[in-house]
Amino acid sequence: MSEPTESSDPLKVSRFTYRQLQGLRQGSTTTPLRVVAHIDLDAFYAQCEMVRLGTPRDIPLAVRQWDSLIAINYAARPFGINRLINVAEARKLCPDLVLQHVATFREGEGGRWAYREDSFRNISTDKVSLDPYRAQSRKILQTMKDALATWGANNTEVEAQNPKQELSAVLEKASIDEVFIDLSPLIYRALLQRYPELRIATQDENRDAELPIPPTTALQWDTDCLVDLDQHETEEDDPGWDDVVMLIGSEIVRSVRNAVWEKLSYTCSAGLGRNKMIAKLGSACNKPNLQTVVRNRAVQNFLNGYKFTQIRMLGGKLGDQITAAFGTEKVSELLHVPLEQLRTRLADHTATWLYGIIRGEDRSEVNPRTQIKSMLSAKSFRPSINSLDQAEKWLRIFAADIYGRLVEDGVLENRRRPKVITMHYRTAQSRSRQIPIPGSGAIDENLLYDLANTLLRQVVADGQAWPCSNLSLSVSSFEDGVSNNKAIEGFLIRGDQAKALSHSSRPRDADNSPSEQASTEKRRKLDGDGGKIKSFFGNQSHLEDTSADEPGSLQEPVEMDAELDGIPREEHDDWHFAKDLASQDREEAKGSQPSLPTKSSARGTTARGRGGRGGGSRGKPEKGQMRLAFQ
DNA sequence: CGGTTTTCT
DNA sequence: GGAGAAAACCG
Repeated sequence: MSEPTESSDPLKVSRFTYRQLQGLRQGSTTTPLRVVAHIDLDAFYAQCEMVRLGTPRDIPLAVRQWDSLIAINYAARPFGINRLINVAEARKLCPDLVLQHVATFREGEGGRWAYREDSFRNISTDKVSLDPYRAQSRKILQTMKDALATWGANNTEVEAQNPKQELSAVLEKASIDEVFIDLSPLIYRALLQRYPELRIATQDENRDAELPIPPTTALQWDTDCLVDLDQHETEEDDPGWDDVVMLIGSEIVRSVRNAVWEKLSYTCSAGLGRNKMIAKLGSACNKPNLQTVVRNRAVQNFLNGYKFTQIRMLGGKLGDQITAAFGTEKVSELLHVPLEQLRTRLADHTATWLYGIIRGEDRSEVNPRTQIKSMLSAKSFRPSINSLDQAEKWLRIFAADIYGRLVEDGVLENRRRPKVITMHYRTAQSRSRQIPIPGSGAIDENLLYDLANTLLRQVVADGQAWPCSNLSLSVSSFEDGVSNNKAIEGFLIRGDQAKALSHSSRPRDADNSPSEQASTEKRRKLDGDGGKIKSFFGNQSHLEDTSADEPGSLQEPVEMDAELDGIPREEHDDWHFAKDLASQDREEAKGSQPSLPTKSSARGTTARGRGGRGGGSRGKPEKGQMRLAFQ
């Protein structure tokens, strides 16, 4: 491989092996051919409002929360508008700025949020609702999933050869407007399709043999932004397979972004690289509406341009500590510090992690997680509130808010339910209290309110209660449920068969508002709203319907004596059983190690005593939540 | 279980 | 800088 021969020389081999190629199938976190993408919606809340209002892209717009700005679109940025300034200053800088206040809940109106003309004058009675953005986020996520599922679907030849492989991309929702995607399996499939020479010799004996070299001398990077190569690397060198996989990844990401634009009118930016850290940094490089590719040969050059404090996890205390210890914030300078020296000033795994991370190494996996792990509803009081009475009013709103979100999440259908409810309470100092949510019976607004009230009493009883400057309620420790017998069967069937089933027994998505099922709303034309406003106001309410089980919401019934009010006992047990099986299923697949900079990562799995009966779910060493067969 | 840190809009 | 939110970590 050291000869200066022509690229098509059949004697020349790649520096990559079949083993590394195979790594793509299972989502190995160490193969140099891995490709991870990070996709980030541009100024997300601002775009949501632009879409909702039909505001053209070149009109400056900002999203307002009381007197502050929480999102600024790209048209407004040249005016010098940023998050730090207030509304008056923003108007001064840009008189034509469209200022849209976030939707709010209002005291006495239960769980119904609305966009109101006067919300910014009602900070004392209103509470911010981010529901509209969550709803958009769900739609975008679904669109991305669909795009990934259909990418290259016209050719199933390779799948036929590998009936056991799923070969689909893993998508992790990282926040309301960001996803990570491990494109490796999809790219593996494409590679075998496009380069039949890679198919041969996959017998186990040959795993460490080198691959043939790619049959190309130049790659067409389309509209991608390429990060410059490292010193001593040159564009004249023929591309390696690690370049080819990036190109394919880039093609996939472009099609995903295009789907989001065509179907929903949102632009996003993306980064592609060999791991999550690189991808994440990359996506922020060229905004808005562009994608950045960091090839392996460009990684060090790329990182050298950064302060390490901009790398995930190094933005806070840890970053400061490192800066202080080594007298620099620059990646390029920290690079000269040998590992042993890092060890003298930092905890052991922190040092190891840091050493790798500034060299572009990150083996954290993309978790197949698209669902939220906790829900919180909060309010800061200025001025502070001073009575139990006032606090209870907010609890009503919090309970309604969270209940509405639980409904979206599928509590009614028993798909998921939280096990714990927590209250945070701030006076001079802050306190919190949590209690279990009873595992039997339906969760409704009143139950949440009653539990919250119990917590409030506790918290008020055990310290200086007033004045209170901040109050919040959250639910967490979600447990997966199953909505019907079909789904449980789905659990019991393993491997290949489960896959076949998984597509057919898809239980309605609560992702979309019931109103817009076959949303064939394409062709947004910069102005004029093509029914977007309607679709935006999808759900809401679940307000004073504490009595009814709104039968209408269960269209496409889940064939089983619908139990809207709790799971019958025996069934509940079945459900735990199915859960454990699913757990086992997942374990066999992976040998994962997140490798994060922790002080002492003695991963809990603390088999909590928990005297009660409900907590029976025996040791489940799951980190990212498990995926239901139908999800 | 309760507090803290980090990240994001 | 503040408000609201979510996740992960720590002891």
